[in-house]
Amino acid sequence: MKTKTQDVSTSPAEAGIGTRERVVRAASRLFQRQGYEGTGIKLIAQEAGATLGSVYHFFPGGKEELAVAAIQYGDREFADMLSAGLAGSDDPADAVENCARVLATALRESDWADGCPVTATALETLGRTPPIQQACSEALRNWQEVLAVKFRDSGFGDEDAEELACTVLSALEGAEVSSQVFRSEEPLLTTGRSMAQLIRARS
Amino acid sequence: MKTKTQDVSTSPAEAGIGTRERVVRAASRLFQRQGYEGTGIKLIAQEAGATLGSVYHFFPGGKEELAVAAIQYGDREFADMLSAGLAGSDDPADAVENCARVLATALRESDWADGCPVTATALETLGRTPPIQQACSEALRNWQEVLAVKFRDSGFGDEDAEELACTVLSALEGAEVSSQVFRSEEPLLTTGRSMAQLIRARS
DNA sequence: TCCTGGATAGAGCGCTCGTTCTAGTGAGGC
DNA sequence: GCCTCACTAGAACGAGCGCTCTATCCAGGA
Repeated sequence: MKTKTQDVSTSPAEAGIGTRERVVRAASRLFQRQGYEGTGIKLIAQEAGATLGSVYHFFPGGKEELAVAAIQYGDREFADMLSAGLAGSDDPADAVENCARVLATALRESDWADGCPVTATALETLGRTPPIQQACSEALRNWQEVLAVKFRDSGFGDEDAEELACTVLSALEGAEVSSQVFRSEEPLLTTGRSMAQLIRARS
Repeated sequence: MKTKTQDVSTSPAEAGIGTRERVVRAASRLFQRQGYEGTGIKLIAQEAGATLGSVYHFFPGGKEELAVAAIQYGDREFADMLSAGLAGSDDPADAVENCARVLATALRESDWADGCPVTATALETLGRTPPIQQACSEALRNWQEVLAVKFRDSGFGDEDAEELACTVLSALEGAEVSSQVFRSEEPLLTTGRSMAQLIRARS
């Protein structure tokens, strides 16, 4: 018999965390790495150290409801990563370049597996699963706002800040995909440097 | 009985095209729109006006071999789109901005469905299906080279041209995803303008 | 002590997946 | 006329999918 109310077979870092939270985290990472369609619910349950019954207990809406929760979790996680990277410097150009470095390092350390937590799922479900698409949309909007705040705080006007945030987010997202495909930090680092130059050119 | 050697049920534009080519085109479009895992071979055959037997006749390696061919087809298709956009102007900054406009228009006209033909498949199969990942890698490299040639021809040094090409491709790829998720041309257009400014700042 | 209800557990359902297999068709060489 | 072989056609298979269902467990209230 297994231990009751808690499974020890999960990673040590996640001991003591509630089942629902473990399921969401496992789902987020798996969707990030192998997409929505490519990830089975049984695998998610297994990775979370939970059973199928528990998953459907917490997410009666099934895979779709679980995906929305996973995207929202990835949203917060990635926003924290951006904030941490941006906090590295007061100068917005340096901050963005540092941000790219942070993303590149995290990507390499995960053996190029953990890129943006929503891109894969977003592209697979575009126009076919409205709740998921909306969660992805809110995530992108959220990250863009994190960047825009930094630019406004650095003295940029509202419009400039918004445009820069849109450009920088797109560039970082695209560079992350390139880095994953090429298995190299170079696209992210190069893009980070270019974005820093663009920001200085607008100051 | 169906007509022999050719099926009329396909789109008129594809009448007279060989079965293999029709299958590759259908696969490319479906992978682009709903990803690798989310697309079944039976659906591909149906969309191509072919039968399962024909698909496995031309692609004995199954779904994986078909995906490689589809990625390579998308590679050429997207490279042509980039070239056409870049040909709009001799000035590299204007050319890139025009490129973004072309991509935005095509995206809107497909109701935000037809984005980059490899991103979705690339992210789903990363590190798990080497042949597909390599095809994706070659596609990105190819597109970057299309941009680099334009920049070199415009007077940029080899290193500058390569860095700019890397940045612009990443930015356009990321902006295309944003435009699809937001269902708006704005991310692509804004990113195009920013890239033009970056290129001018480097001239 | 018994009851209640949130949480756990996993067998089993219908279905679709990728793939295999055999049968059949017809244009072109002899 | 007939043989050959590239190609078409689709039934069938095992595996795995998302999901449902019933049974069980156990902490806390009465």
